[in-house]
This record gives sequence, C-alpha cells and structure tokens, in this order.
Amino acid sequence: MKESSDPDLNRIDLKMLRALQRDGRISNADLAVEVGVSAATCHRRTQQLVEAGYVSGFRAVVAPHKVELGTLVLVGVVLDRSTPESFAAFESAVGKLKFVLDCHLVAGDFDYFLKIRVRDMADFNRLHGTQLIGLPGVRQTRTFFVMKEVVDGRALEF
Amino acid sequence: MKESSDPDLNRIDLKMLRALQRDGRISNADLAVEVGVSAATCHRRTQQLVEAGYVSGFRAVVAPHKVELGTLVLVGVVLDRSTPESFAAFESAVGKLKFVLDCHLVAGDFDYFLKIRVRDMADFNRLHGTQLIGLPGVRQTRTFFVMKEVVDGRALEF
DNA sequence: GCTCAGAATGAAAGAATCTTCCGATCCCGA
DNA sequence: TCGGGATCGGAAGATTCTTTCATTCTGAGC
Repeated sequence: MKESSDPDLNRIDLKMLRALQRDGRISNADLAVEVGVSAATCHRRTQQLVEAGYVSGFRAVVAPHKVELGTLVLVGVVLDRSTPESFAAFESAVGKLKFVLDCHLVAGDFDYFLKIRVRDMADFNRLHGTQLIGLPGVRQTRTFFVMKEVVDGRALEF
Repeated sequence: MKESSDPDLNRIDLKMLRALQRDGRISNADLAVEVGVSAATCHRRTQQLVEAGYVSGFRAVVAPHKVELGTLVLVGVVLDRSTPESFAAFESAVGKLKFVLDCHLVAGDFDYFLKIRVRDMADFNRLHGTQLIGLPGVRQTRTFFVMKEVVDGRALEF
C-alpha cells in the first residue's frame, strides 16, 4: 500500500491524521505517545495540519436512527437541459435542502446523484413530491431505497 | 421543522448534539455556555449521549484531495443471483475494501451502490479491474464518475 | 395541598491537560 | 567544518476536565 507522497506530510503527520480520523477527541498527550513525539511537537503539528487544510474540521458522528433519520435513499436526477445555467440553478437549490447529505454531478445515465436521509418512506415520499421534483430543471428522478446500510461513511485510508 | 420527539432527548440534548456535530472539539466549558447549563451538567450529559449511542464517535474530517483521494466514483452493482448467500458473500468481501466508503443494498435496477474514493481515474480503472469485478457474484457494474462534488457529507439536520 | 424519594443541578476544588516559552538539537547547503 | 534556519522537547503557567456534595427540582402518592 503506497502512502501519499506529499512532501509536506511525513510519517508522523500521516500517523496523526489517521489517529485523529479514528478518534477526533484523543488527548494531545495520548496522541503524542501514539505517534512518538513530545506533547509540544504534537500540539504544534496538529495545529499545522488543521491550518494547512488537511483537517477540515472535527465532528461528532450522530447515529442517524437515534434522531429519526433512519431511512437512507439514493436518488438519480436527470435535468431538462444540460446548460451551465441549468446546472447552477439546480445546485444552488439543492444546497438548501438540509436532508440532502450528498449531491454529486456525475457522468453517465444521470446528471446528479443524491444521498438523502429521512425518517421513513412516507417522509421521503412527501419530500420527494414537495421538494425534489420541484427543483429547477428536473426532468425525472429515479429512487433507490436503501434496504441495508452495509458500510456508511467509512474513514479514509491513506 | 419538527424536532425529534424522543423523550430521552430534551431541548438541551438536541442543542448539544448539534453543537458537537458542528464542532466535535468544542470545550466542555464553551458547550455549557452555548446550551445554557453548568459545566458539570454539560459534562455529564455529553457522556450520557455517547454512552447511550446518540454519538457513535468523534472524527477529524480529513480533506480527501490532500491525501491523494481526490477522485470520487459511484458504482452500481448487479449480482448474478439474489440469494441470501450471494448477498452475504458480496457484503463480506466489499467490507474489506478500504477504498469503498459507502456500500448500500438498494431496491431498483441495481443490487448495491458503492461510493469509492481513489487518487484518479487511472487508479479507479486499476481497482475496478483487479478488485471490484472480482467480488463474489458480481454480474455487472455501472460506473458514474463524479465530475463535481456539490455537497459531500453534510451534517445531519434534526 | 402536602410530603417524600429519586433524579438532576450547579458551585467548587483537585487532577489532568493544554499551550507557550526557551534553550538545545538537527539538518543541509556553502 | 561552519553557519543559519527549522524543528524539537522540557518545563511551567494557564486552562480545562472531572468528581464531589449540598441544594433544587419533579412528580407520584396520599
């Protein structure tokens, strides 16, 4: 397994990134021991990783089914026209929909692919009718209900 | 916007969950001020939220393009047979592939949908040939290269 | 309306951690 | 070998965490 060859990221930095990705709340002291540097150095490097944009933030991972968002749905979207204006309008509008976790412009049979979390199928059906098909330029959507989440949000391996 | 009606989650808990999802490293003292309770209470409630499974962990969010994983690909998979054994074999095998971030069993034209992160198209092509199509029971795959990540990994809204 | 038991709360203090300072070391090019 | 800049780790003050304990809140039962 080849590691990133970014010269700014040495072996210590990579270890720190992996550890922080696994446990974002690890104490600076523990992280220092784990990666084999002093607490002072560890603290400095961690700050640098954040400032340099390697770490874009720290988040608590909330269990979806515990907050009434246990139903996952994937939706393929086809737009009426393939113009930049059409894409921009769609993207702007979809960005405001809080239940859309992912939205990607793709090459293939669809224009966009959405990943959506809702309470249940009835909830999705309501949102689909009131929000999704009303998005600017939408010609058609194809819905894939998720029956089983085998892997969701796995950490990056680098 | 209706909030979760879980009796175990009161207004304070919800505020805490939202704050922790936004900033997993917020200090206990700051979080206490933000949600309007004492530091002691805040500390206790946070622990309870984790122990009760509302928070499944804390993570640093690593910028994919900074670690040579800037290319995102969605793949629809169709299996040979729709037997429980076939599904189980596929899921077990796909769970070992570290570059698969999401894997969901879906209803519709595909059996599974995968979300994959790789360095570039060449890297994907290599992995597709050596790993994906070799997964147990795979009849065909359809690849959707992501040309633009409009939204990726948005936080849950509850 | 009253009482009481259990749960939840906040102030406070000791323990642990963070964060900065500073002198020492390392690295590399001249 | 030398010099200069970058990096490092020890140490200590500042901050934060975490527990304790007395008080307050809540609601069931009478």
